Amino acid sequence: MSSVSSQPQFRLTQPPSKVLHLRNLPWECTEEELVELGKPFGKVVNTKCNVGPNRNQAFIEFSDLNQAIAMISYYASSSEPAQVRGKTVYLQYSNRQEIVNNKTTADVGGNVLLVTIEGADARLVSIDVLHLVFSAFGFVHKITTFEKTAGFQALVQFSDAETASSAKNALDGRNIPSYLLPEHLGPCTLRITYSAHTDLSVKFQSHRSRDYTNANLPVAPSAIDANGMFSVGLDGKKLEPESNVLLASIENMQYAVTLDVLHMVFSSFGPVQKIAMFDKNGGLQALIQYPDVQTAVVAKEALEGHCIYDGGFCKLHLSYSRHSDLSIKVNNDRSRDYTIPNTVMMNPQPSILGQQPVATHGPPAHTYTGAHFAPTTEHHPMMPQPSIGWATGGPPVPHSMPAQMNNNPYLPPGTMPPQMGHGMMQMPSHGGLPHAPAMPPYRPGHMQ
DNA sequence: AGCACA
Repeated sequence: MSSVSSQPQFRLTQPPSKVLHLRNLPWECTEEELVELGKPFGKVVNTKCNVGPNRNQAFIEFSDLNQAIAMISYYASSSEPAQVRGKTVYLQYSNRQEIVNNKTTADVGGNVLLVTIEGADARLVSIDVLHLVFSAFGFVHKITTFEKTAGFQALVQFSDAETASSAKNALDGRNIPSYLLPEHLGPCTLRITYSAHTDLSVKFQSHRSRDYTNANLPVAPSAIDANGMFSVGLDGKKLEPESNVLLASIENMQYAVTLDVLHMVFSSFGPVQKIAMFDKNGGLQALIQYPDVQTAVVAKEALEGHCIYDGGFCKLHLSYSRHSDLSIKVNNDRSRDYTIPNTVMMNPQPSILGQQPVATHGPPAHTYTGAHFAPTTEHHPMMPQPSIGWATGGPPVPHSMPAQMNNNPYLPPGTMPPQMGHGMMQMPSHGGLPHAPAMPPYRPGHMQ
């Protein structure tokens, strides 16, 4: 390849073009200012600002070549230089004949975001965590994930461009909160652009793609095991069948973990229907029942391996129980059925299951829509939702857990939905945390 | 103060 010498970048006389190149523009010069500058000479049909390494160059395109010539000619002989905000700008014919791509997909947003997850462990970020993160901004319709040379990417579909835009603005360049990730994962940074898609095609619910608008969508054959359960993880490894009931075992239990503590912790992700605590192998275990599998999945994703209290105390290990409906015979300090109205603490309920009232006031066994984590979560009267953050042992606070995803970790304090403004939760009516360390007031989560 | 975007 011989060097190209016939196209010097700068020459004294350039062939006229209806596109003018402007330089030495003030910081963040707007399109409007460019239009104002060119308007006296003709019709400005296109502009492009913030061009060049210093973002202080721009182009304006006239509808007609003569208009561009008029502008150049005027300032060539004018005693007053062209100015924007009092700053002299230099103009000349551009070496191109038209402005291209002034409005690209990077500028005009749609309702679908292209998300690149960066980081050594990016591929280990589950679609459920992504769903959790993006649901903080509105109902997520669909998510697809895929591997490209750019790395691990996802398309996230919202209802509208406004919601997508708010998510992009809040999340672009941020890390996924570490408390949403398995403990051993390194930081995972989100890079977000707009996708040209408007409606993703999701054929199956799988570990790679989800359609949250269609509960009846078949589960991908590859993700179904012999029991018909959803059982394949992101990397294809077998998982235990998902269940609406979680089995929690608590390691390093330096503090008493009460029923109320568990209820508060697990209520952050959706209504807790029942809890049963018992001792096993010298440690404490608990079964926590949600109305649906999806809520349990989200809770497990978020809580697995995390400690209820700072300092490594009361570390939670979660697995899916084989149960789907716990039989709570007695409501006491070890077990409770929260779906029974008018439960009085410590008052044993009749042990005859058939006498338990139908939970017409209890949480509906709704299908998972993601709405639990949308900013406008409905609070069920029977299920007071804690609004404090994760309990910590007091300052210093290395990290906090989400009480619920309404506590949008990406929003600065003061922008929380009004119901999030209270520092402390409304405790369930049946008591506080007699044996637990003091609960600090809610702190909005933070990104590292 | 000196030419974008894919």
